[in-house]
Amino acid sequence: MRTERFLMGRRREELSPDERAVLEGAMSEERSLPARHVLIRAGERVRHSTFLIHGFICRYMDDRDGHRQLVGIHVPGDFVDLHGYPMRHLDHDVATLGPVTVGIFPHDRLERVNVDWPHLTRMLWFSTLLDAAMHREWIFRLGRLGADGRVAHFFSELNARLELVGLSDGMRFDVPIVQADLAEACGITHVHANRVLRTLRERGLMTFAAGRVAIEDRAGLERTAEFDGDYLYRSRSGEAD
Amino acid sequence: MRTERFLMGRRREELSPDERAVLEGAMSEERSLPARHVLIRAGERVRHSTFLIHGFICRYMDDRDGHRQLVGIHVPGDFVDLHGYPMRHLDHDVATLGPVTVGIFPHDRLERVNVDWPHLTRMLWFSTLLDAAMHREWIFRLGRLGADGRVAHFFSELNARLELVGLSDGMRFDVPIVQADLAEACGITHVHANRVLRTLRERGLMTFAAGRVAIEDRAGLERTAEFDGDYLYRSRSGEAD
DNA sequence: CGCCCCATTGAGTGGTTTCAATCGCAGTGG
DNA sequence: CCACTGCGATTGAAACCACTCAATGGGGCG
Repeated sequence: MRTERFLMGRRREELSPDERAVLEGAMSEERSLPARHVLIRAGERVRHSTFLIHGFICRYMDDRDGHRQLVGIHVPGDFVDLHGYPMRHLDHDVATLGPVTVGIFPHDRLERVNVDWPHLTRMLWFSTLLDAAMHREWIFRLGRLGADGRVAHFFSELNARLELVGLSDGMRFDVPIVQADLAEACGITHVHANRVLRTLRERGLMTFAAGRVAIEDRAGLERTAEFDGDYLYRSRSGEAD
Repeated sequence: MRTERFLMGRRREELSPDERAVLEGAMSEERSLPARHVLIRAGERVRHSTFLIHGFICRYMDDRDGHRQLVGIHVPGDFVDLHGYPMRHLDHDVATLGPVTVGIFPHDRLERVNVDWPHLTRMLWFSTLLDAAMHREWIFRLGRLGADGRVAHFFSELNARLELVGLSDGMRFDVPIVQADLAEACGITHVHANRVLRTLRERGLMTFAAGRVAIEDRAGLERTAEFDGDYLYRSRSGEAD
């Protein structure tokens, strides 16, 4: 099952075995892509959606000077651009961070799911709304937090999300980004990102080096981030489903 | 038709007369609410969704000190919390700005739409994804623009959206907010919002006073905002459908 | 070895915040 | 009719956070 991690830790328990099989069957092929590879450009007509099996993918928009703003980051189990199915084209670019494996879901197959499987459709809809909830939290992060809080929030969210899909033990995980990517996600310069990381290290909250995050004081980090993971819509039971 | 403005200027032409009637029929009642009234608190179980017929509504989240961050603003024709249907509860509060009229859509009726009207369901899904696209643009606004650009962007977006539903002529419109609200949307202090408005006025771009926006130089304002309305997914034909 | 990417640090600048005070105006009650 | 009140708008001054510009160092790789 390539879609094993879909909605893992959220409400995947609501999917019947039939629905899970239908979803898996809607995937036409699997692809491997290298790091730093652009999958989709804003405005292109899209005819399939991309499910992330392994690796990390980001979405971003450029400003007038070509500076990037990340608007989302995806971890295994995420549908990266399912919104391309109802929307037909995207308002942002999509690119890999490290090397990835993705599943391709042609929109004509999703169309059949839409017609024949209303409940599964609602779960797919739900998954796109999770992205919207994370967008809102990013708005909060950028609008209300200082640089320390933003970076702490970024890593707190990533930790919680990776925990849901079994890729973080809650204290350490790998993510193939550099300080400049972090800066682009947090709306700060890469120079300042570096200083913030030092501050967080000196405060004994976390370290980040060579793509490896080690959280020393999760409660403290999440306090700095004003992080509350409710917006991730985790199922009551815990991380597994 | 209370839902007359739903998807107006976007892809409403795709809705058949039957579908429009079904949507209208899914509304159980109409309500009028006063200004500055909280409709929904984060975390509450929601059993209906709210369609905005007249007036303005905002969504927001509070930080630790109780300071607000607006994460969205809604204009007539918007489904304010349709995402509450697949999600069951919201991750943010919802409140009116000025006095409003809303339509109530019980989730059990939406459930019937979901099962029996797949294409209409996809259009409803699409409308929630428009919110997500606006969220992304707000992330860009906060992450990459300075205070002048953020305020210019806020008003440029509002102008474009109100134009789509016939509530702006492209140069002037009314919106029942004060400078403090603007500040909460743009992630700046209300003191600075005041200074930014003066700057925009002195540069001959726009004025805002007593809930009335007058755009003097739309191209200049949108340049300051780095605004490009493609993310609003306007239909090719223009504002009407 | 030399190059490039990434990380790191310093110094100076500037945009935004904070704190504080004032002003206009509309609503209220004496 | 007018003082009183409260909210929103406005302005000044000082402090601070983050940015810009600039330079250096480390590590991987051809």
